[in-house]
Amino acid sequence: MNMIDESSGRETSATRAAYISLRQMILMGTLPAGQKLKIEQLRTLLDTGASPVREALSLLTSDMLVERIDQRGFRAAPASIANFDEILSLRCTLEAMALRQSITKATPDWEERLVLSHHHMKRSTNTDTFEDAHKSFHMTLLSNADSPMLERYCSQLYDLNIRYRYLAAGGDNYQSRDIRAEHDTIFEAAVQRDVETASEALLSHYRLTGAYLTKQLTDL
Amino acid sequence: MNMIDESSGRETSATRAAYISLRQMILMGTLPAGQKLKIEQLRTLLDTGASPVREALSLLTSDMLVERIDQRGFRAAPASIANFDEILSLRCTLEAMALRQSITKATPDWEERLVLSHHHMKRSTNTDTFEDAHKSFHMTLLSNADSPMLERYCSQLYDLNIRYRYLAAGGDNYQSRDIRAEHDTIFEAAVQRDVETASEALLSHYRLTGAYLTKQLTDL
DNA sequence: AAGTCAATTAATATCGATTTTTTGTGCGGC
DNA sequence: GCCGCACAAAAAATCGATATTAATTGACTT
Repeated sequence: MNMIDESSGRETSATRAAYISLRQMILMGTLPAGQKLKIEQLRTLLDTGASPVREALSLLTSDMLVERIDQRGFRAAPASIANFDEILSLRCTLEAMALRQSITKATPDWEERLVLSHHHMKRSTNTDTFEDAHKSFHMTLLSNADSPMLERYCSQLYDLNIRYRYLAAGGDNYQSRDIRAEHDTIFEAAVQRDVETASEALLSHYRLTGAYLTKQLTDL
Repeated sequence: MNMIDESSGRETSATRAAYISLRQMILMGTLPAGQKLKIEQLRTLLDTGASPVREALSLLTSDMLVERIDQRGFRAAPASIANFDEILSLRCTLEAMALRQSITKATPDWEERLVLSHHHMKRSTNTDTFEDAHKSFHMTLLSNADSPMLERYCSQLYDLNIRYRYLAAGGDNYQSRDIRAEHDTIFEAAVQRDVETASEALLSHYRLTGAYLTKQLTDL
């Protein structure tokens, strides 16, 4: 979402805290897709007031993680194969677009940030750290497109996709292929400023993961 | 936004009313881009409570019409040429994608809806009616893509674009070219299920309008 | 004259209570 | 036995008041 926050980790508002918790719970499936989200229930769960909860839910609407039904409260966004396919397809076009722009405008600074985030991702051992580093790497790839809205969409779609990973197998779907090699290919091509190779590799990366997840989700 | 509302015109919630008013005011520039949006000020302006205002603003965040600054309230989303270019560019890729899918899946039903909305648009005389019919026509073009998220993005971007039209010249920028002919071309190609021609025409339609608006906005 | 800090003011965020609206239930009527 | 209606319970929306936080002002120091 576009909640601007300059601070590091300091406790800010109750709304923000609620937003972060709820977001995490929806992404990880603690709050199952499609479930009714009752204010009172969440209020006690998060130990906070009704206003912050309400506002956090409104905010989560921006991320398409929550749906609001007028006069009838909120529910966690439903999940479906069709929705997953849609996300995949949108990601492919938008990330391809962003990556292309990013590489076209390549600067030494961006290159350095890319090297760092790639390195950081490779070093990440445990799943949690890796998850963050992975997103960071992918977003860094796109970060030079100089297009805030595009980046926001991509980030949003990335998160929606995570949700399906958790749905498919508790979030740990990385062992299935040689993900590392795929990342390396993308990384190398980006640094070489080879738009075509990089795009190809990125899309293939997503489509492979997509096919794998679709399979998982189908026989479930 | 994704506020589901099956009702026709009945008064629903205070929040919804506030949402609609504020949205209109931001789109038309009554609330200028970048302006601080104080709760109290809006509360009296709309003659409603603080909670509905707050919630409406949160909701407008989804539409990228309002920005929320943690602990510091809300402001109308800033406008800039860069932002406008971004919107235009995103619209082109996303609408091209949607139109392609829409035409590919063409059905008699869709064709009929298209005919109707096109007719309706041609008949619209006054600016206000035309505005609605115009959006309706463009959205109908994309409506057969069977991709809710994609449609949502397009609708969102359409509205953001409207805002710049108002910014440029009070909303009435239609007299400048032969818009009618452009619409006809798109329409005909769509009905003929000619993906390439339709896409070309659509993008050209947007790019021409875009160039025109950019000019207007620049010398301002 | 510029910068800093404290006190004041203004605005936001949050709470608790109240009002509406929706949802669920049981009772006749058909 | 199924539909529609009144009623009760539950939940959402809203209000009014309070607590927090940010912005502003102005005296005081350097």
